[in-house]
Amino acid sequence: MKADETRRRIVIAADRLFYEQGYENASFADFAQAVEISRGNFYYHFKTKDAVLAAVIEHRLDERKAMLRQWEQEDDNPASRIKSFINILIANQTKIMAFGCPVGTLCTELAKLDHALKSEAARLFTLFAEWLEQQFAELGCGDQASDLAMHLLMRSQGVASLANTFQDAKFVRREVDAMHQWLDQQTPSTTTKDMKRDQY
Amino acid sequence: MKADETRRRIVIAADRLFYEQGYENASFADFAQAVEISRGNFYYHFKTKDAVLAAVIEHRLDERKAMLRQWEQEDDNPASRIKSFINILIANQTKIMAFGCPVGTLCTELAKLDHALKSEAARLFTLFAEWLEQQFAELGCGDQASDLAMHLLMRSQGVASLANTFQDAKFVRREVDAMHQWLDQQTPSTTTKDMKRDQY
DNA sequence: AAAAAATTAGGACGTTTGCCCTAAACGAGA
DNA sequence: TCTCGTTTAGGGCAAACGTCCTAATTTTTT
Repeated sequence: MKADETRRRIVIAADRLFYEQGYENASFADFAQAVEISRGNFYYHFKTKDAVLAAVIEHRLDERKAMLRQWEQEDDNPASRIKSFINILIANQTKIMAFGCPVGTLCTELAKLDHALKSEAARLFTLFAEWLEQQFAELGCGDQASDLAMHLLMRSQGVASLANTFQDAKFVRREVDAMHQWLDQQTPSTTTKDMKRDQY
Repeated sequence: MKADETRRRIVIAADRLFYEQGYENASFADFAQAVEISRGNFYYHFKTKDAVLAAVIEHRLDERKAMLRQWEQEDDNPASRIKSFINILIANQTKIMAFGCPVGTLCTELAKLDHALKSEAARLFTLFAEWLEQQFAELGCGDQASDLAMHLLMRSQGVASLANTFQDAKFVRREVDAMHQWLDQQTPSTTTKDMKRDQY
């Protein structure tokens, strides 16, 4: 088999295993077994575990960027685009209830390990934050766009965390609905001076 | 030294190490070194790592219960009590930015490991959820009390998670303020039928 | 078909892990 | 002072970890 293809399969398998088992708890042996290659062969493609992690983060970044681009093409309304983001919580509900948010859990674990690549992983968050900020800006939220983006990111993280702990689908549904409602209130047309206090 | 005292010191050290390094990454050797006892002596007090974890969870539960009880004594106004909860994010800001939420990160890690004690750890969340629910009930939120409690818990988790990743004190400040504002809107007197849509 | 390059298999390295044992040191009561 | 239960020290276990090497095999090039 071509090296590129094997490498690609390793990255995909490692991506899944890092997500399901965590970085620390996923081992070379796990990767090799998942791709059905020998450990020695594995070493041919990746010299160190950190190199695997770097490749996985890169892969996740590419996937997310592609997803954001697709949302931009599917919908030219920034509010609808943001709703696509919110709905990830529903689309990936099963996995999130089982393993949490792939981005958040990775960043948290790397922070505890004080891992060299923790800032690389944080780029996954930054990617969403900046994209959301742009959508809010296009929505006309002006200098609040950045804060609103972080607020939404915060809520999706919180929901993912509690969904994971409590395995409560109704809770997820409720909070997703609330996020949609909240978003509807952020359109400048309805954000009168009096209602500003209700922005969160 | 008395066994009780040594055991207590082990639990406190393990509590800190589990928090700062994560469950998987904290080893017997780390505990023993932190308490300055030999590994053999350590084994005298705790046979398995799981036993240490169980003791740490129990210890954390006791601490949190004591904290909640103190808030109840300090303040007989349920809204003020809830504000005490929100302000943990400020009080523990430094640690949270470095290591995340002690409860949330533990639950997330144990979920990924599919650890036998993950439901025990979840009791830490349940403790806060039920306490918050009671405060909201006393506030007169009726059948919404439970949802509001989960919503607040969700937000504190989300803030802790992003605070950990982005190390942004201003973000924390902003979201804590928003949570206080949100809380003020949950008093039934201001929750007219028209404003119900703004509840989150 | 032969030679060269790319890919694979399998084992072995030194370390660290959680766990366990034995024997020595300690401390309180007889 | 002697005894006996409690606490400690230190070593050692098998397994798993990340890493590395060499030799065999497959694929590509000539």
